Amino acid sequence: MGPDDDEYIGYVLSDVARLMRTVFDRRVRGIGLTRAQWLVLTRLYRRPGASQTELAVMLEIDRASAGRMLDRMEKNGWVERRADSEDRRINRLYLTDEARRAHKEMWAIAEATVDDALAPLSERERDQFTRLAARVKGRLQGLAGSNGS
Amino acid sequence: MGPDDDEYIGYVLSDVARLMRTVFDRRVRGIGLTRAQWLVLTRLYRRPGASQTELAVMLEIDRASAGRMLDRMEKNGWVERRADSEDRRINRLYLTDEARRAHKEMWAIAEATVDDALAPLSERERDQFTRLAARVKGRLQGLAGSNGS
DNA sequence: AGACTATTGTAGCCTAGGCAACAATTCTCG
DNA sequence: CGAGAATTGTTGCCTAGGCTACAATAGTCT
Repeated sequence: MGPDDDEYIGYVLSDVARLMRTVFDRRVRGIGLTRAQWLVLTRLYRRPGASQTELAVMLEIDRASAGRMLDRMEKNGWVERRADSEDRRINRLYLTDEARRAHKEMWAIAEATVDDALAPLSERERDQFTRLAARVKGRLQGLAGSNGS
Repeated sequence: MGPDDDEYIGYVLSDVARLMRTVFDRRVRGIGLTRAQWLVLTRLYRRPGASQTELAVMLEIDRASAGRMLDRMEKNGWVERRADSEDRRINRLYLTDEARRAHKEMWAIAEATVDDALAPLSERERDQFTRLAARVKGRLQGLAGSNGS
């Protein structure tokens, strides 16, 4: 068993993530938000007034990527950039009312999608799966943190 | 427990996939191939002479995306497009010698990366994890197949 | 104060993927 | 045979992410 095998765990995991994304994206098409943008909402919903850098850290993406995402979302009326009163470098981020409404809708769809995906597992297997995945994630964070050069 | 929770399985799974990708990408930087391009190699290695559409199906990506990927890889000397002798619409794809060499190298790195990621799990847990993930994948393929409109 | 240093957001250039439309070609079936 | 349907690969336009370099601003330390 190696990367040449279709059942290789490395493939399966990335397939699971990709398929989850695909299914979710298809279900929310029509709301006007993409999945990536919805992730922005989930963060700003909990932490209104965050800066762009803070948002990028929360999403674990590049500052530049986050900035461009915000360009799109601002243009489409989901997000507001307000100048910080003390530090002129900083943009404070806030959701529009419409964004807060959409957030709820996407949330429900996300839950339903994950439920559907895990449907073939029993309650107990679901827990197992979640715990195993969390441990793998922890390990990977360690590997990613200590830069792998 | 819902999408608002950081330990939500939906987040964890996409995190695992993303981190695995990040770690792997960092480790192979310098070979001159990206992870996505290496995936192309893995397929053409097993199925030389495939058409672009066949490759796209194997990778489960768009025909257009595959075509552009091949543009880059051809330009960089990893892949050759040869005209099919019977059907003038078709390009048959072949790896260059250099690509076959790089394939081996990336393969080893991929195996090591996955091994590292799964290091915190016991042999038995690894099997469990793999099997559970495969079942979830199967379910998602069902959901993705029957288009979710 | 003034000179470094650090942080913030942006712009440029890159890979990667999706969808829709299109020309070239091939297939099918009347 | 020939007209319409299907397939193949490409192009255009979109989102999304990474890395580097940069100007503006803020912080630090002599």
